[in-house]
This record gives sequence, C-alpha cells and structure tokens, in this order.
Amino acid sequence: MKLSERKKKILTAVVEEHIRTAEPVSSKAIQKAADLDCSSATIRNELSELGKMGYLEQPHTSAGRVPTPLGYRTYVNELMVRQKLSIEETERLNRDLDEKLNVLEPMVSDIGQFASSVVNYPILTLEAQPPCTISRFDLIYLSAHSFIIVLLLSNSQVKTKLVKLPVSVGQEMITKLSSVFNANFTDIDESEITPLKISSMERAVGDTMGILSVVASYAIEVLSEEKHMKACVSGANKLLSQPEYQDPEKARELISFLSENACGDLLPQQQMAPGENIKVLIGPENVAKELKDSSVILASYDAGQNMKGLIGVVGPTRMDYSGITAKLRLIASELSRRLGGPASLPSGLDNKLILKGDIDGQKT
Amino acid sequence: MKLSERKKKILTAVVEEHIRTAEPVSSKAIQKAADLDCSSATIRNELSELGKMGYLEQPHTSAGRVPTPLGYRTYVNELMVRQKLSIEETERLNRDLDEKLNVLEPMVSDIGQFASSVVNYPILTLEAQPPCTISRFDLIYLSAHSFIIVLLLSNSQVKTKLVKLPVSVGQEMITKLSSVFNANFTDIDESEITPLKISSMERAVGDTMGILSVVASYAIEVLSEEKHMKACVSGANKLLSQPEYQDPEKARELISFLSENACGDLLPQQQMAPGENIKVLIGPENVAKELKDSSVILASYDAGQNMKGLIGVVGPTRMDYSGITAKLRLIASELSRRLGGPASLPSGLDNKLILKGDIDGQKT
DNA sequence: TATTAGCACTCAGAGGCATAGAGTGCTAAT
DNA sequence: ATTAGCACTCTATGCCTCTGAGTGCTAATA
Repeated sequence: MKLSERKKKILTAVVEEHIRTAEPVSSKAIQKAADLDCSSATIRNELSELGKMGYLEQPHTSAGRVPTPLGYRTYVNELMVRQKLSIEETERLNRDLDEKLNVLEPMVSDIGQFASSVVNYPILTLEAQPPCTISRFDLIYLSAHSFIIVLLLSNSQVKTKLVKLPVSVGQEMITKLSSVFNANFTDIDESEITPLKISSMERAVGDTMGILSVVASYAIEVLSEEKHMKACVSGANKLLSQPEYQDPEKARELISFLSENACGDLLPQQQMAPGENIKVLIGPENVAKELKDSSVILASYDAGQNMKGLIGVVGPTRMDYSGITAKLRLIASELSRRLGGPASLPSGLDNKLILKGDIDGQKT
Repeated sequence: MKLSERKKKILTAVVEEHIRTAEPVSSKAIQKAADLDCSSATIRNELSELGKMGYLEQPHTSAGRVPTPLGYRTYVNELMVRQKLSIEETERLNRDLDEKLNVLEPMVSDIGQFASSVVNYPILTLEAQPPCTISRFDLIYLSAHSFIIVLLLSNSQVKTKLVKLPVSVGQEMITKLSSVFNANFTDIDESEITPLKISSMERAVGDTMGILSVVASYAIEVLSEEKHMKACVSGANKLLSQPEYQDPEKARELISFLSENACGDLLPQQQMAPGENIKVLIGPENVAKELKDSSVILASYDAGQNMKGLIGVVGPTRMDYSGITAKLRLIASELSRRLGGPASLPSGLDNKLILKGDIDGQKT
C-alpha cells in the first residue's frame, strides 16, 4: 500500500518532531512543523489512517502520535533526507578525527570514545581483523634461562613474549630454532602448526627441552587471538541523559548488557549487505531482547586487505537517524581512508613510525 | 568527648542497620538489632544525645536516624568489627582470583572488573609502576626499508615498534646501532637521553639518516609512558542499582566523573599513611566535589621493587565498610603476594610463559 | 468528494485534602 | 536512670477534582 504524498509529509513530521521533543506529536504541532496547507482536522484524519496502517500509535486515546518501529523504518528507508553535514561541521569533525587518527595508530577504543562524544550516545566498535599469518620469527637470546619471541605478523603487527626457562639453553640453539621457525612456520595458517610437525622438528633440531613447542604454542595463540575480532563499548553512560532511560533499572540493564555481552556476541553477527556500508536496526529488529526498545546504527569501515570493521551507535528508537547516520558515515569513511591498507598511512607520521608494541596479559 | 559503651552500641546499630536497609533507623529497630536491655524510650534519649553530638541526623522531625559523616567515621575508626570472611568465602575469592591472576600477567582492568563483580560497586585501579629503565635493545633487520625495535625493560616488559624508513639502510648499520644502544642507553633514566648525546653518537656511528634518533625517541617515549601510572575504572554502572543513585542525573554525573577524571586525577594524589595499606574516605572527606556524597575505600598493594598500586571501591556513604574492607584487603594482599617481585611468579605458569606483547597505538 | 469548523469526549497530570502510621519528644510514674 | 504512655509531627498514600491538551466525530462548506 503506497502512502500519498501528504501522508509521507505527515509521517515525516511526526517522526522528526518526536525525535526532537521526545513527546507524542499532536496534529497542531504537525501543522506547524510541516508546512501543510490544511487544517489540524484534516491532519487528524490522516493521522488516524496512518495509525490504522501501523505507522503510528498513541500512548493513550487522548494523546498525540508516536511512530511505531514500522514508522521509523519507513522514515529511514524512504522519507528521511540524508542530512548533509555543514562544511564547518565536516571540517571540525575531520580535524578532531585527525588528532585521533594521526597521533597514534588508532586504538579502536579511542575512536569509540571520540565518536561517542560526537554523537552523544554509546558507541560499539568491532576492530577489523585481516586473515593473518606470521611473516617472520625472531628469537632474541637474553640469558641461559630466558629469551624473547618476536613475531612479525602479516598485518604488520608485532607480538612479543618474554620466555623464562627452567633449564638452560645456548645461544646457538636459540639461533637455530629461529631459522627453523622462519623456514617452516611462516605464512601458514594456525591449523597447519600440528603437534606432529612440531615433534618431528624437535627431533630434527635436537630440542629435548620443549623450547620449540613453547614458541609454537605462542604462535598458535597469537594467530587464534588475531582471528577473534576485538569489540568494545565506549560511553555507555551517555544513555543516562536520554529521557527513555530515566528508569535507572532499565538503563542499568541495557548498559550492563552492552558492556558484558554486546561486544562479543552482538556485533560479529551483523553482516552488511554487499555494497552497503551502513545499516539501521530499529527496535524489535534487533535480535537481542535487551535492545528491543533501542535502535542501533552500524557503519562498516574498510581497513584494507579485505578487513572490515564495524562502528555502531546505540540509542533509543527515537534517534536522530539522519544526523547520526551522516556523522557515522563520515567517521567510517575517514577510518577507511586512513586505515585502508599501508598505502594510505596517516600523513603526519612521515611514513616512519607505525607500530608500537605494548605488553599486556598472557593467556595460556 | 568519649562515648559511653551503650552509645557506642547504639551508634554501631544505627550505622549497620542503615547500611543494611538504606532507610532511617528507628529506636525500635535498634532495640531489636542491638541486644540492649532497655526500652525504646531510653534508646530515644540516647539517640537524641548522639544527634546533638553530631553523630546522627534526622531527615525530618518524625523520622528515624541516619549517620552523619562523623558517625560513619567513628564507626570505621572505632566501632566496626573487622569482618572476617568465612573460610568458604575466602577460598572462593582466592580461587576466582587464581583464575584472573594465574592465567595472565594480570591486566589491571581485568582485576578491576573482577573486583567490581565481587563487591558490586565500581572499582578504581591504579597500576603499580616501578622506576624503569631499558635493560636491553634489539634491532631486528627486516629489509632495506624497515626494522623492528625491541626493548626489554627493567620491569620485564617488552616493547616493540616496527619502523619503516624512507631511505635504505644496511643490515650492518642496524647491527651496529643495536650494539651502540646497548652500550650507551641501557639502565639510564629518560632524562639522560639528551639530544647532545644522540648527535654525538650519530657522528660516531656514521648515521646520517636519523635512524638512531628514531630509536632514541622511541626509547624516550616508552620510558616516559612507563612513568605515567595507568588508572582505570571498572563497573561504573554498578552504581545504578544503589538506591542513592536512583536519580539518573546524579548517577550520570558521578559516573562520567569517574570515567573521565577520577582515574587520572583522583587516585595518584592519594597517599597512604606509612604502615597503613587501607584508607577510607567518607563523603565530604573526598576532595572532589562529585564525591562529596560518596565514599571511597582504597587499598594499596605492593608489586615489589618499591612499586605501589592502588585498588579502590566507590559507593554511597552508606557502604558495607566492614565487609568491603575485608574483601578489598584480601584482594590487595593477594595482588601483593602474586605480583610482589619476580620471586613469586604465578604458580600455574611453570615459570615459563610470562609476558606477551600486544600491539596498539603509536604516540608521536 | 475532500476539507474544515466546531464540539463532545477522553485521559494524564497537577493540586488539594483527608487519613494512616511510623516515629519522635516529653512528662510523669517507677 | 529508666520507662510507659501519650501527644505531636511529618511523610506517604489514596482519593477526588479540575484542567487542558488532544482526539474523534458530525455537520456544514467549497
């Protein structure tokens, strides 16, 4: 069933007024907002029909209208004008992003924090992870009881681990192991590092102390960790200033859902339609029941080499879809531009300093 | 002015009942709670006096009593029985901590998360940072245009950076630089890496391309970053389930204060009295005005080599000081035991696998 | 036929008021 | 010094009314 032009105009007005005010929208308010040449009575008739058609609903009989998920969906798909950011806004956003992206090889969590302060909603991020192999092994001999493993990954990350040994080992052995690894374990998938292969190599090198297998299991660990996409939530507390989350219990539920589960479970399942790079999930369209009353706007960015990352906004169904989509699109496209492959290194860095290793935990 | 035994008993009962119920405490409730051999009228007289003395106050004339900050302070300093955790509780806590501490070289944020789930309040952590130097340099030659810097720090962390060069460089030069750095830049403070020293070394080695200075500035960067203590907040949303933070605006204020400022500003200023390792800040005793209605319990832990870290709980002034103090003390002492110097490595690791490098951002 | 003015109707929310009950403070008795 | 008893205070609750925003419907109008 197609909507008449006027119905479209009215639906648009309802959605946008409601987004602005967070209140049910009355026929008079619409008359003011949309410049329609008709009386509030006419609008009321239309509203009533839009109600029957499922686009709008009323909190109670004598209240104004509020969009249903279908109403929002129609607005997002057909009615909403893709808001253009003003030149100043774009420039400002770009400048701020510059700071975040140029200063450091961007940490997703930092980008999330930034984006959250821009849109004033919580941000979900899912870090792009390329298919990844080890390009090079280095074992640095420190002492008879310790050495460092340095792995250069195909995605230009460097991973290290300090290994302490209960037995002593000579420099030559470490050097020998190093070249054995480089000869046999580079550019292969995690699954190809088999116990069989390891033990046959141990015999070949004459390693009876399990040093080789320590290195190999670290390699496996690193590779499998790289497969796992890293997700994170920033600015969850932003929700608390929205009127729909005034009930602290509701807010708490959603916030803990976001900080506990969403990251891992929610994002990775989201597939973008090919060719699309933005996706809006309205209310019940979300799988997670905790998000049934909220909307999520996701944008994918391209970090080169087939790596796709996601950045998303969570908010009430009454969200500024148009404005936020515009901002998110800009942020995602800047991310793509600046992360898209080694060809486009952040300009401030003179192509020199690219990666820095940081030590953190050790999972066994 | 000393409190009579009975007044002490009554004050204790008021504090503990209020902590339990979050409501003003009536004379009858006290009669039940503390096993006092007197009538509620007598208790009312005492309450009235305690009120005049500044330990208690009434929300309104015909309501029960609520402790003032002085009341809480007295409770914490003199009245509270240092709660002992039950054997089961201790064991459970220890087992759970085991998992967190044995599995990985503990990340403060993980410990914070864990502690937050134990006490059900937000947790602040301030990572112990030792005075730190670089123990060893390694430069790994990759190609004419790239190499990896690997720094082994005196605190056993490993830091790496992948460097790409706009000019070409030979393997020998990298090797030479490596030994020069080891000879001149190990075990010294950041401040001793001067431009003068760098340029004189550049001449000595014959480095005209500024490679040496790239490595040196990375060294400086790493050292200065290590000096900076890392703070973090976990589980801030836990506040929302507490009755005193039902007003979402108040909650929001405190939560954003915690996640934005507290980390950096609040914790580092806190000095423990020598010999003490736990500290309770009640309501207005907090410097930050955002915390005037909240309390903070801080415990310091000792990570060996003069490194002190902090772990703290934030909650309403009505907090289970006794129980939380006990839990926090246990957590902090376990942290100390397990991080206290290289002598006490987590047992599950067989002394083998200790550190893992992770790549993240690059600051210039 | 589509629009509109007008009016009756509905309902949430605010304000006023009485009531209940929890708790105190005081007094007089013990 | 303690306590029973009672008057008093004050909040919280429920109930009522009133108001006003907003609708839905009807009948008049273009």
